[in-house]
Amino acid sequence: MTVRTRFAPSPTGYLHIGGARTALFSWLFARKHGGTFILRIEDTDRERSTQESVNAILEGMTWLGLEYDEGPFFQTHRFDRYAEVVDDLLERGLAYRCNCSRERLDGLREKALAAKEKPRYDGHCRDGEVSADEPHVVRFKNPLDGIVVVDDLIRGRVAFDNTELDDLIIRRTDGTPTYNFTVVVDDLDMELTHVIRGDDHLNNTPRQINMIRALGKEPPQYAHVPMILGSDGQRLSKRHGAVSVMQYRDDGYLPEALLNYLVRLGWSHGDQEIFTIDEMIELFDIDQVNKAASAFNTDKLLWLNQHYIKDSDPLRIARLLSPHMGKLDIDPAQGADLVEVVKAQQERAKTLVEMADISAFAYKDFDEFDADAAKKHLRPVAREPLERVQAALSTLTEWSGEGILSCVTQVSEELGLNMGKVAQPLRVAVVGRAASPSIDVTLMMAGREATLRRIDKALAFIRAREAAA
RNA sequence: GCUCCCAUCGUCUAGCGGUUAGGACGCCGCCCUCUCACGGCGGUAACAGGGGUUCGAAUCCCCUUGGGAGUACCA
Repeated sequence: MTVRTRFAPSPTGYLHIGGARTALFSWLFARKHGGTFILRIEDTDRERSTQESVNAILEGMTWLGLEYDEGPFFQTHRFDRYAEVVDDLLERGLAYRCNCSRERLDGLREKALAAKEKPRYDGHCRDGEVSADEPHVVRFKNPLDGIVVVDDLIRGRVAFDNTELDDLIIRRTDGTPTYNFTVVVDDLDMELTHVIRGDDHLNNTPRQINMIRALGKEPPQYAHVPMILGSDGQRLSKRHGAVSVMQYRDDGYLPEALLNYLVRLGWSHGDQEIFTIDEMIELFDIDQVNKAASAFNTDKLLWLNQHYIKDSDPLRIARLLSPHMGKLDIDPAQGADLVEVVKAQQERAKTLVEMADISAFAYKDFDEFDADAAKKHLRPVAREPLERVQAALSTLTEWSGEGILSCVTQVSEELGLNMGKVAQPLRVAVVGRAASPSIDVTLMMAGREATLRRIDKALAFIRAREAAA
C-alpha cells in the first residue's frame, strides 16, 4: 500500500508556524515512505476564505520547499461530489433533513448547560419527515450507542462513547457542505492512508469515523500532533504571536533553519539537533512524535539560523542577503564584493537582517559614531595612533590585507602599544561601532577611500572633544 | 459544565522498571583574541503533588492539581 498524506489548511490567513510543522510532518512521512503528499485547500467557509490566503499558503510551502505531488485541490470545486454523497446518505436513511429553528436549538443548548450536560442535538427530526421543499439542513445519523475507537499513531487508543456525539449538520440550509463532512468525503476519495493533523481535530475524529463507516469504508490511520505554544506557554494563534512563515524570511531566517527548528519541536532522534532535509526524511518517524504541546523558542531558532548561515555556501548567502541590503538602500553591486562580505560576516550574524546591518559600513558612510564606542575608543589618547596609522595607510601602494595589517602592527610597535590600542580606535573610526571582522578584513571591506576619509572624521571628532574638555 | 488530550531543567528534549536522570538552546565563568563573533572547557538548572503496584519507579495504575482541545448551519 502506497502511503498518501495530505496537508489541508483553510485559506483564512497566512501559513503560520503550527500549520507549517503539520505540513512538514505530513510531507516527511510521505517522502520517507516513498508516498504521495497532497495539498488540499479547505475553503468551504466562503465568508472567511480568500484568494490572498491561498496565495500566502502556497508561497509559504514553496519557500519551505514542501512540494506537493497532487493538488492543490479546492473543496469549493467539489460541491457536486459532496451533494452526491449527502443524497446517497439521505436515500439510505443514514442522514435526515432537519428544520429545527435557531431558537429551539439555542433552548436545547441552554437546557443542557443548566443540567450540567454536554450540549447535543436531541434528534428531534431524526424520524420525522421534513420535506425537501422547505428550508432545512441535513444531519448525519450518528449511532446512538456503542463506542468509537481512534487508534492514534501518536496518542494510542482513544475511545469515545457514541452517546457523547450528536447528529451533526453535514449540509447547511444554503446547500453547502460542512467541514467534518467534506473532510470525510475527501479523505476517502483521495485515498489517504494517513491523516496527520493538529491535536485540535482529535475530538472530530470519532464523528468522522462514524461517517466513514456509514459510507462503507475503513478509516485511514490517524496521527494527531500536539499544538505549538507561544513563548509564553499560551496557545499560538492568529491573534497571539503566530506569525506567518514568510515573516521569518523577511526577518532574515533561512528556510532550512526554520525546518530544522520545526522538526525538533515535538520530535526527536536521540540527541541529534542538526538535521539535513535528507536526514529528516530518513530518520523521521511518526511514533517518535511527542504527545505534549511545545513552546516556540526564538533563541533556539536563532542558534540554528546562525549555524546554517555559517555552514552555507557564501554565494548562496550573498544571493539571499542582497534584498536585505536593498532595504538599507544599498546596492551591493556598488562597493565591496558581497561574497567577500558574507565570508567575513558569516559567523557573526544570527540573521540576514543582522548581517546586512553590520555590513552596511562596507557600502556607505554611517551617520554617527555609536555613542558608547566613541566614548570608549575615540579619546585624545587615540589621536596619535590614528594619525600615524592613517599616514601609514595612505602610503600603501596596494590596498591589501597584509599591507593593512602591517601598518597597524608597525604603528603599535612604534608607539609601544598593544595592537588593540590602535585597532580599536581605527575600527570605530571606519565602522562607527566597536565590533566588526578582524581589522584587515574590515578595512578591505570599507576600501581605501572610505577608510581614509572616515579616519579624518574620527580625528575631527576627537579634536572637538579635546576642545570641549 | 460535559467529553477528550497532555505533564522530565526557564525552553526543546533523551529516558520506554535498576542511570551520579543524558543532550541542546539560553544564562554564568574560564581559555582563545585587535573588537565582535566562531571555537574549546567548565558550571547553573528538571522527573507537578499524593496514593498504590513492585525487591526496585521519571518510567505501570489511580486520584488531585495545572495546562490544552472540542462542545457552531467555523475549519
